[in-house]
This record gives sequence, structure tokens and C-alpha cells, in this order.
Amino acid sequence: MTGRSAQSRAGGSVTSIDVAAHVGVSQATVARVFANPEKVAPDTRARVEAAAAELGYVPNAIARSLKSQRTNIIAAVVPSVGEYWQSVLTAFSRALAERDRQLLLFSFSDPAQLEDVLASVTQYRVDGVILASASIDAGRLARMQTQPLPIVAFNQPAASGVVPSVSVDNDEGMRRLARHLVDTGAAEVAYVGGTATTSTDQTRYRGASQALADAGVACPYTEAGGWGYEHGYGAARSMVEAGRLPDAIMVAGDELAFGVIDALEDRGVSVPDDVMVTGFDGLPQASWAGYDLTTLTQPVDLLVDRAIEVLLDDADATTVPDVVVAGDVRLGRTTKSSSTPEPSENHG
Amino acid sequence: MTGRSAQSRAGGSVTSIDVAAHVGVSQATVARVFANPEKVAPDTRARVEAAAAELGYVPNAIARSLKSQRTNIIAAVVPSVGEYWQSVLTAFSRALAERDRQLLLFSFSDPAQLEDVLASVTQYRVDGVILASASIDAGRLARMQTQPLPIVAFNQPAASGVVPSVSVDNDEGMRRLARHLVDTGAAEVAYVGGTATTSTDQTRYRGASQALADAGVACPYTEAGGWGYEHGYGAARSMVEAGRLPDAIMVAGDELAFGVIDALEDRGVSVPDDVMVTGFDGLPQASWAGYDLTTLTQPVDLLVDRAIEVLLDDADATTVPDVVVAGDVRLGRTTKSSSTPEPSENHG
DNA sequence: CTGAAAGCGCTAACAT
DNA sequence: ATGTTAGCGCTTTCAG
Repeated sequence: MTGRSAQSRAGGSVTSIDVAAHVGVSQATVARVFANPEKVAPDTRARVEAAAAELGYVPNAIARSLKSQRTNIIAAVVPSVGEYWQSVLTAFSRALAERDRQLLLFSFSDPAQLEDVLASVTQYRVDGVILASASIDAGRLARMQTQPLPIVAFNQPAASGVVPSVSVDNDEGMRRLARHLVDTGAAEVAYVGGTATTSTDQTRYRGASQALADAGVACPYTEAGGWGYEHGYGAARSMVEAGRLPDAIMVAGDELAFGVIDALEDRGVSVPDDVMVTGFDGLPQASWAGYDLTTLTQPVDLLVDRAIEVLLDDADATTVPDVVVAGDVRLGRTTKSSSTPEPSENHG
Repeated sequence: MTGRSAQSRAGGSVTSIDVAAHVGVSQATVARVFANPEKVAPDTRARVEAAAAELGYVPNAIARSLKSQRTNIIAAVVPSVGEYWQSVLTAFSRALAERDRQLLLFSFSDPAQLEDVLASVTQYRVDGVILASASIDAGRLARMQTQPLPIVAFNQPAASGVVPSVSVDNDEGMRRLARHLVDTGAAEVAYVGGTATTSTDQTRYRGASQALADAGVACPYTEAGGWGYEHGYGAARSMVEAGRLPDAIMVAGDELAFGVIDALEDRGVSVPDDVMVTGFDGLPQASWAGYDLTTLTQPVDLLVDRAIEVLLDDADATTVPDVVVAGDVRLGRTTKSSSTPEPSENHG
């Protein structure tokens, strides 16, 4: 570094006009070098690039966006809690970066904040919005549609048919886990849900209870009151204290399931010998040796890719896309092995 | 909804000019209603607001940013892996939302991508950058300083004195954990680091080894080769296979520590009876019953608040701020209780 | 291949 | 209290 090689005008940033003046070309030529380099003579381009480097010029994306009406920014509206959403967020960020898009993050803890959040989203004129939260109801989703803004609901069964959506196959996933339990001989099963008002919870419970009913097994529902570890822990503790334990507990989410398992074992109930446990999501921790949870692994990267496609290939807007992707059963040691193992299925 | 209440011009968005024409005032008046409502007569304001609502007008933040030279956007450059960074990210997002700032997320997996990422950051003319990654070296940090852009390094000891930074007190945190181990009677301690080249790893090890040395205890270093669960698992497995186990293993991070614990117990080594284990970070999972890890809890919300202050109160730029915040020892059941318990200290 | 000119939608003097 | 005006930095015709 030669000291004065960075921009000399302290504070103010360098513009294409500065570069143009320095080289002795027009501002438009400088702009072209950065937008359509092939439309500029190699010689001119080289001189412009040199001057830009010397002055420390970097194109202003804000100005570009104002003119081009595209920001290359995608907004993600995500609940601010939960292991699962954090992993989804990371996947989105990575996938968007590959497509030269940035992720503007809007997180919220209280569904009531959602209106404000969506107002902010609109202000920034993002190119699209990813709505990832179980707690947005269909009415709100419908209202969003008044904006001519590409949108995709991620893992929200309630969004089906209302806004474009991408989800894992909650119903079939739970059915498969249920069938596995039946195969292992479970005759009494309990279900621990997160929040009963969310469509995710409802869809998963429906899948589980119907598959079990098909085998003549009942499946009473207990609401944990949330999706966190402590909710699962509390729900399982109550079940132990109530005294009657089933052969298996199907839990609506992995983080809940970890709490369920710890609560059981803290009270001397052995998993899977006394009670089997299944989860849902396939968090990284599910494959940690400490839990080694039987669960339904969501193909997060695939879901995310599909969601981005729906968002960006918005052209064929004749129908409302509703993508459902199958998950994979992960057999861990929280369930016993079945006598007739279910053949592993692929998603696609 | 009356059907035609949303904006009628399909595709193009409604501008302040549209609203002005509809009400019969100037464009500037409309702008004022949204920027400085008190400077507009209540009557006019009401009419403008009504028209805005009817037409579906939302101010364009991009245009505002171009003019005002402030985007109200903070960029976060965060590694795309690891439980710890995900939790930090969530905390930043929430804290910035409270200050009416948005978070533009740039995640990267390979340090080599950093140059590209930083170029993107610059293009978006964000109001500040949070650099959160152990793997940015001092040289790169120094180069960043050529941009007249508020910046704060989060939990990167290497940044001290080079760029403004906010960190937990790694050294003192490890010392406290080490003293606790000494108090429990540990005479042989091993240290499992993440990646030896990072300043975080070095600082933590220095604190641990020096505090142990003060008590006459040696503390050989083993590199896990990463910060993930599997790295910790592998490192501990090797130690067990090598045959000589210490009284305690100090681990550089919680996620690593979970792996260490699971590897030990998988091989019949009891924690804490055979070997004690300590972590560092204070992830939510550390307090899960399954692990109940003794660790140093980082006050993430406090660290994040400080970082944002450093970023936004950039006025007094006479010195390079270097904030260090103390953490809290969390005593779990992965260490035995000490005969002389260390009085709990507060941070501040 | 390059330059001139007209905005994108808003803010912030300044004028009325 | 409201209107007028001049840009913010760039993209994009349209001429030359």
C-alpha cells in the first residue's frame, strides 16, 4: 500500500464521476465498465479499471437499485428462536450468495410484530420475501398478496394455495415414523405437539394419528406449549408424573424431543427400552451420539433451493406453486429396531 | 378489502408523486408526512395518509438512502457454520431491530471468500459492518480499515488495537474454569483446542495453561481441527484410544465439548467421575439436562449491545475501542464440586 | 465505441 | 404550512 492509494476525499465516497474525471472519459463509460464491460474498448476499460482501483471506487448498489428497480436483495422473515429456523436461515444465506443475492434478515419473536416487519420489508423494495414461520395465519398471508412482491412461504402448511409455498411432507413424514413404531410393536403411543394453533403442528399430528389409527393404535395429543427444549422437558415430566407411560412418544420437533428424552431419563425411564421417542426435523444434534434420535430428516438444502426457485422464477405466475418435498426417516437408537424394516425411500 | 383498494397500477409501485396528485398537494408535502409529520398541517396530513393507504403507497427506502447517504442497514459477516455464531446472529438481528436497523447477512464458509464478501458489503453502502469470525487475520482486518466504514470485530482477539472490537474475556474466563478444576483436585489436565491458528483459540489456551501452571499443573494442547461436534468427538476418541486419560479436559468451545463428552461416555469413561470436562461459550444446550456442562457463559446480549454501540456511536473515533466483557462460570455436572467454591463474580 | 442527457423516488434547503 | 428546485449515483436510450 502506497499510503495515498486509497481514496483521498475523506468521508465522501468515490463516485463514477471521480473516476471519469481522473481518466478523461465520460461518467457513462465508467458505468459501462462495471455493468457491461464487453461494450467498452479493452484499452479504455483497462484505464478505467486502473483508475478505479487507485481511487478506491466501488459501484454504489443503492443508486443502481434505484435506477434498475432491482435490489438483488431477498428478505427473510424468520422467528428469532429455535434451532431449526437458525439452520434454515444459514442454508438460505448460503444458497442466495451463490446466486449473487443478499439476505436481508427480519426476525421477530412476537407474531404481533409481523405487520411492522412486513412494512419494513416493503420499504426496502426487496426482490422477494421468504416467509418462514409457523405462526403466520392464512389471513395474514392473504393480505400480503396485495403487494406485487414475489413471496414464498417456507414450511407453512397453512400457506398452501394462498401464497406460493415450499414445505417438507409433514403428513407423510409422520406417517412413516408412525409405521416404524407400529412395526416395532408399539401398541400405545402418545403425541407431544408444539403449539396446537399452528398448521405445522396440526398437519404433523394428523399424519401421525391417522397412520396409527390405520393400525388400530390410538394417539392422544398433548400440547407442549412451544417448540423449545424446555417445553418438551416439561411435557414429558408431566407424563411421567401422571404415571401412565405409553410404549412410544411421537414428538412434533427435534428440539422438543431432546427435552422429552432428557426428562424421561432424568426420572429413570429408559429410552427406548421403556419408552421409544421420535422427533421431526433432523437437526444436526439428532445425529450426535448423545441423542442419536429417530426422526424425520428434512432435506433443508433441497427445500431451500426449491424455495429460491419459486421466488426467482416468478414468471409463470399462472398458478400458485405448492412444492412438497419428502423427507428421510433417520433411524436412531431412541426407537427399537423393527422386525420388518421399512425400505428406505428417496425424495425427489 | 374493496378489491380496487390496493394500488391500481399493476407492476410499478406507487410513488409519492402519485399520492400528491391524488390529494392535490406537492410531492414534497407527501414526503414530509412520512419523514416529519409534525411539519404538516393535521388536516393535510390526514388527507395524505388516507390517500397513501388507499393507493397502497409505501416510502421507498432505496431512494431515501441514496439521498440521505444512510441505509439503516448493518452488514454482518458471519461464518456459515457453528451453533455459536448462529446464536450470535440471532441476537444481533433482534438488537438491531430495536434500533430500527436491518441486518444484511453475509455468510461464508471459506475464509478465501472473504475478499468477495467484503466487496459486496462495500457496494451496499451499509452504515456499518460486524465482523464475526475467528478466521480473519490481523492483516486482512487492517486492510479493511482503508474503507471509511464503521466496523466492529466481534469476539476476535486478533482485532484488538487494529479495528474496534468487542469480545468476551477469553483469558480470564479460561482462568476461572482452570482454577475451578484445580479446586476440585485435578492434577492432570488436557486441553482440546479448535483451530490452533485462530486468535480465539490461542487466547483461550493461554489463559487456561497459565492459570494451571500457576497451580503447578501442566496442560498439553491437542488440536481438534475445527469447532464442531465431530471434531471434539474425534479428539476425545483419540485420547481414549491412546490410553492415558487426564483428570480433566478443558475444551475450547461448547460444541466441541459435547462431542468430547459423548466420545468419552461411548467408551465407558464416566464424566465427571473418571474425567471432568469444561466447555466455553454457554450455548443453550449447555444447560440442557443431557449435558449440563460446566462452561463459561458468554453474555451474548450484552456483547451484542456493546458491539452495536461501538458501531453506531462512531463519533468519538479518537481511539480504537476495545471492549472486553467478563463472562460467567456455569457450574454443571461435568465437573465435581470444589471444596472451596469460587465466589461467583459479576460482569460489568 | 463513447458522450450527452434524462430520469429512478426521495430529501433538504430555500422561497413563498 | 406548503411549493419549488436541485441533486444523491447510477443505468440507459439516443446521438455522434
